[in-house]
Amino acid sequence: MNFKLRQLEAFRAIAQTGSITRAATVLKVSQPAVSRLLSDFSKTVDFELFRREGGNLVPTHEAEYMLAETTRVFDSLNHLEDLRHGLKKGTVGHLRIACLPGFATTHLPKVLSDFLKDRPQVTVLLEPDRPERILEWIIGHQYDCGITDGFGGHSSIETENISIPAVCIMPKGHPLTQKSVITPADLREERLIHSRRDSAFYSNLEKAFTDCNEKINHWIEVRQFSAACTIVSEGQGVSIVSVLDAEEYRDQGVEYRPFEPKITHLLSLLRPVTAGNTPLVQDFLNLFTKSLAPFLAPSGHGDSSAI
Amino acid sequence: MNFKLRQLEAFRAIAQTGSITRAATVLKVSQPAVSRLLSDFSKTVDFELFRREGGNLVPTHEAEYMLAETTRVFDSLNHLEDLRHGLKKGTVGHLRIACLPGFATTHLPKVLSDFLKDRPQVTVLLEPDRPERILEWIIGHQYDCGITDGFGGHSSIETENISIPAVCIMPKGHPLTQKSVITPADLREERLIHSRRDSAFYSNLEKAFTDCNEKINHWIEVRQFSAACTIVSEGQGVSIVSVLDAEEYRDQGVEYRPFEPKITHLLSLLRPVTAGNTPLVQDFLNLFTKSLAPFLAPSGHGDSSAI
DNA sequence: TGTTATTTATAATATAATATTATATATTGC
DNA sequence: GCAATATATAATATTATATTATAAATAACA
Repeated sequence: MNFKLRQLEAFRAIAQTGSITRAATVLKVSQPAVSRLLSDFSKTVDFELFRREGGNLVPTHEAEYMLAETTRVFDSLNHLEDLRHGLKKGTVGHLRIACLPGFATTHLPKVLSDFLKDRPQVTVLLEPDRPERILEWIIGHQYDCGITDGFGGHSSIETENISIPAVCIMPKGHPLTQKSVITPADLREERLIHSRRDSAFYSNLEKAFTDCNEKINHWIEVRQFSAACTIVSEGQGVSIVSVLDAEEYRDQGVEYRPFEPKITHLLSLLRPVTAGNTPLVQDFLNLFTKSLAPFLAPSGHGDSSAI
Repeated sequence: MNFKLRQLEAFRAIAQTGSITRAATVLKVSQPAVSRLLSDFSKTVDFELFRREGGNLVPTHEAEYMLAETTRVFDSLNHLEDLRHGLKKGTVGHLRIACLPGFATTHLPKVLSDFLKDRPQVTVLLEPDRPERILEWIIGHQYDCGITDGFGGHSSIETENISIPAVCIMPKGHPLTQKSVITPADLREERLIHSRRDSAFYSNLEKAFTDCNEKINHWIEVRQFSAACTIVSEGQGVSIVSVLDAEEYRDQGVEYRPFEPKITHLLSLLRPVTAGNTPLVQDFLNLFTKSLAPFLAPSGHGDSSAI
């Protein structure tokens, strides 16, 4: 037994209009077409559907039951179409983001809450992990996009690299806050908190010092910028970190100033190369990129969101 | 935008089997047919539905959403088919019965409860009214069947007449209970409760007395047999009533005996002549007719359900 | 890597569903 | 019963869906 959608449409239209001719008008087809659809439908359901009453076709008792359920069929089809539309527009869906642990707490939460504000039917999974795992997961399609740093590229991953300026952070009221720009020479007597020596960012930092004929005054080595920020916020040491993290700690006892020579932290946005138009992912990455704009200006203290 | 059921079927089968070839096997069509269905469906939804992973087609994120809703479409179609089947078999539906007030409380309730026992998805509307109204309602399709008495027939009503034997009822322990058959002569000294003089049944009764050269000893005239039964159950008078009513009052202080010469009460089962196979109505009327069988035997005290 | 086996897409075409127009038949309203 | 209207049927066109045959793409593997 197999109902044809077209027959159900005709059945409904006839019941609603009370006549085959009027149903044909509603369905925008000829009267014989509807006559035929009803006749075929009648044959498959195998009981009387309408009786003549005055000039009208009145659904039988059985037909009334069928109509109620038929309505549900069309409702579910309409839902399907609404869903399709939402998915196409990116207003419905699920976004799986893999990121470095640092981003799970820094900057990204603000962007995400902004993103979800206009998208009540979108859900998000945010998974922080090590860079190598992020790559694996993107390639294996476990995640829709990734946020990592200094990524070299991969044939099945689409990458966008963004250079985030690094700044010097210091405890609030520290003597260095007198200066508007910090250089390696200024840090000669300061105990420096810096990233791990095997990181790309550390290489940049070391080169900056070397170029100025200065040497880093090693004190504490951390994996995440946020750790450096926390220590500085306790009033201990200074550090060179991404302006994103510096900004995050600005109202927690940390001040920051531009660092010269300019060095940057390379942020990488990743997504699988399949690139089947997934506007949800695209929209999110666009918003994320846009959110970085205020920090990319080579000058300024990054106080875009302050008084 | 118009989804084709066939495309949805193919979409689902591909998602379930992970391959177009296997989906074709499941759907029992050739592989190119499914390939084409998916291609067309893809075009209408306008985003990627599957990606290749190993040897398998894996639904995209968006496709997963679509699948969930697609399942609902098929569920509703299955419901519709189940409903159709139930309506066809008479296990689902609504039965509207119009009957004389007497039947609403006598005999019919037992039959109905029996009928509904096996049919949990059937509902009933029982409307007692005057005979003329019952006819109108049957003709106007407000009701699916009617139970009345002595109906002459009508071109748009299908009628089945059943003669129900009449019996003589008397209070428990009454001297007449000594007799195994009651005749008009036995009632010469008894105060008789009988139906209205304009009823067909009264004519039969009167003829029975006349044929025996007896006269009715008028006492009370009632509209319904049940009224006569009630009065007798209070210990007053005797009456000639349908065995159905007599049986109903058997455990309420009423006894009954066959009446000779035999007279009958003509019960009429009605339904609209449209006769679109409505098994629900047919089944009910069949059961009702069957329920009368024990009372139709010309002999016996009607004690089929007693010790 | 090539090479083979398997899967999917495309092309040409047949069949079934669904539409059309023209017209016969049934129903309704006097 | 007759005119007006509604529905069914017939002949036929169009579209959806199927087929077979075959090319192209992908996976499996020495």
